[in-house]
Amino acid sequence: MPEDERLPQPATADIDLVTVLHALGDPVRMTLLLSYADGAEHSCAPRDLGLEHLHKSTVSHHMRVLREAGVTTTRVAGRNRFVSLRRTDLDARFPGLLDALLAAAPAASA
Amino acid sequence: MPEDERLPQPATADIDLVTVLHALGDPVRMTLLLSYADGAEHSCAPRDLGLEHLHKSTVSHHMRVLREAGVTTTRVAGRNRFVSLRRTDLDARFPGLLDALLAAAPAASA
DNA sequence: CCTAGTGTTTGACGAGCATCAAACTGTTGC
DNA sequence: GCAACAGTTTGATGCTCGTCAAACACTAGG
Repeated sequence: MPEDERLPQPATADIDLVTVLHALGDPVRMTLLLSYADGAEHSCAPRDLGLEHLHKSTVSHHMRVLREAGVTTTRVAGRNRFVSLRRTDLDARFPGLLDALLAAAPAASA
Repeated sequence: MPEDERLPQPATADIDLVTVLHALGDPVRMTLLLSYADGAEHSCAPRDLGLEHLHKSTVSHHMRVLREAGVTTTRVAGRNRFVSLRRTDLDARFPGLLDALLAAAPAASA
């Protein structure tokens, strides 16, 4: 058991701003971003993400969009996948953007 | 000649983050944002915006999306419309977001 | 007036997207 | 092995979006 695999994701230098904004320009994926903002790893279960109303395949689709945009990373461990924010990579590529988004998002829904 | 009219736009408090990100999650509208980043007013002519390849009705559509999202404001003066960034409003609603976006966008296309 | 200029609106079309359901892959544990 | 589990993939459906073209509205200048 060397180390867990990761699902394919763009290199930090290849993260595209418009693609990231497009990925976050959806209420479900913004909800996911806020869930991931704690820096921890999260499973893909809709009930763990406040998305009980969505089918698991729909959630899987949204997580794929976030991962392919470079927003999240997915670690494969057995039959579970653990998703987390690529905070370091995003901060390096777009300094201040993630902080501004995370500060703005709760205010927007309040 | 009292004062020029403005096209309808959301109040500052009604600007929605996801709507803004959705508006900016398109390459054409990101180009427009960068044009507007100088703080000046711009006409709607595609050739003034580096969008010669697009039909004027398409540009008009994109500018409507930006205005309805709360990103820009449009002043009507005679047969011209002058579009500019709502920088003060955006900074008040989402502090740091616009600065981060404008800093990130050129780096992304470089 | 009449014409030219600036920009919007409408209609149409193709592409993409969000969603669900069902089938499928791989894993854990009995 | 086998059944339960976690998540993905595929197919289908309806909706949204980006684009163009043509028609329209309004203004400015002769």
